[in-house]
Amino acid sequence: MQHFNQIIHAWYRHNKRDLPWRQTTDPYKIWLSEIILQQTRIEQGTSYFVRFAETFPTIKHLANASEEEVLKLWQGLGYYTRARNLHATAKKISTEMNGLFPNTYEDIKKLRGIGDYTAAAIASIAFGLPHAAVDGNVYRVLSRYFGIQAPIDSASGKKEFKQLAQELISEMPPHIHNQAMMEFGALQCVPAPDCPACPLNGSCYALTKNMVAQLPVKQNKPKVRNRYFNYLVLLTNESTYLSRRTQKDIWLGLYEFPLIETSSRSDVCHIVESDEFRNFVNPEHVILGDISNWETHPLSHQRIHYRFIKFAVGKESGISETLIRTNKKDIFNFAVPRLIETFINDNIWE
DNA sequence: TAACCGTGGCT
DNA sequence: TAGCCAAGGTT
Repeated sequence: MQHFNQIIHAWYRHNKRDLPWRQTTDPYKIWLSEIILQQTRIEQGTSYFVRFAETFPTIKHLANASEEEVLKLWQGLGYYTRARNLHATAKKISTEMNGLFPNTYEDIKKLRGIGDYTAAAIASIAFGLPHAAVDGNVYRVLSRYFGIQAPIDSASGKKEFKQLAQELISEMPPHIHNQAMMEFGALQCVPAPDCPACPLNGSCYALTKNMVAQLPVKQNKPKVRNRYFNYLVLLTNESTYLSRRTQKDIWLGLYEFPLIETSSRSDVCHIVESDEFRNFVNPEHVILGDISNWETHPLSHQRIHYRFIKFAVGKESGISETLIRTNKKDIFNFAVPRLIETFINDNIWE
């Protein structure tokens, strides 16, 4: 174990990346970076971190923002609950905790959006506390090097990895150790690794047993469900209409065009004749326009089949009060899912 | 516990 | 190409 730590530590000194959040120990910035990076690659999250840190330099700035503003800045990053929890927690710290970020593992973990990993990461990086941060990278490194075959998505497996990780941390400063482990997993011990180039290839269990591709073990394979979204693009000369997603579902809090969900790739006639359609507009006062092809937008647990159906509408079209009218320029101020953003960008709005 | 929550890059 | 999976958390 000492050999393992020495190699990892030395490797980290030579290979660590220069990342924006490594230039500070401000708990707020560390917290912000950890939330952004949950289930997110460094390359994808870095520019978001920079924009958030510039726009909201302190917890108070973030707390004073509107949720709309926070979601707009988060647009495109996915898992939007992270943004809503980040904002809600900033408000809580600002109003109920004297603006001070909690400084113990237990208190940090109580915050919304912060689980075992994130609490350990913040506790170690911002406060130097000896808590092992076990993320996807660490599971991969530990399972391979030490030959741990317990499933990483089971409660007992998580416990076993956490315990091993915690034993390892005692030999190095916690903030260095945790980041070294993660960086090693992110750059060297990747899913399809270059083992001949690995400094641990002389003592790695998985390599000697030819099990690199089998570790770590996962037991649950997510099931994907198909959904069919018909987006109604209601157009006047200068404006269109949006609705906000308020149900407990994907993209909660984001905006989109009025949506009619069907159980299959149904016919447009079926859409126009539906009660849902009648609730949005008066069918007798709209003119059917372009219909896009069906496209698919894969999510982690759903495959969204979607298309856009344009309608020319007028003042007598009976547009539902629940829809939000926006001129075509201001539509860019709304936080929207990726597939809506792509549609808007690809259709030139004058 | 198992299902759910986005997006993008890699193979 | 289709599947994997990434600085996970909540219900």
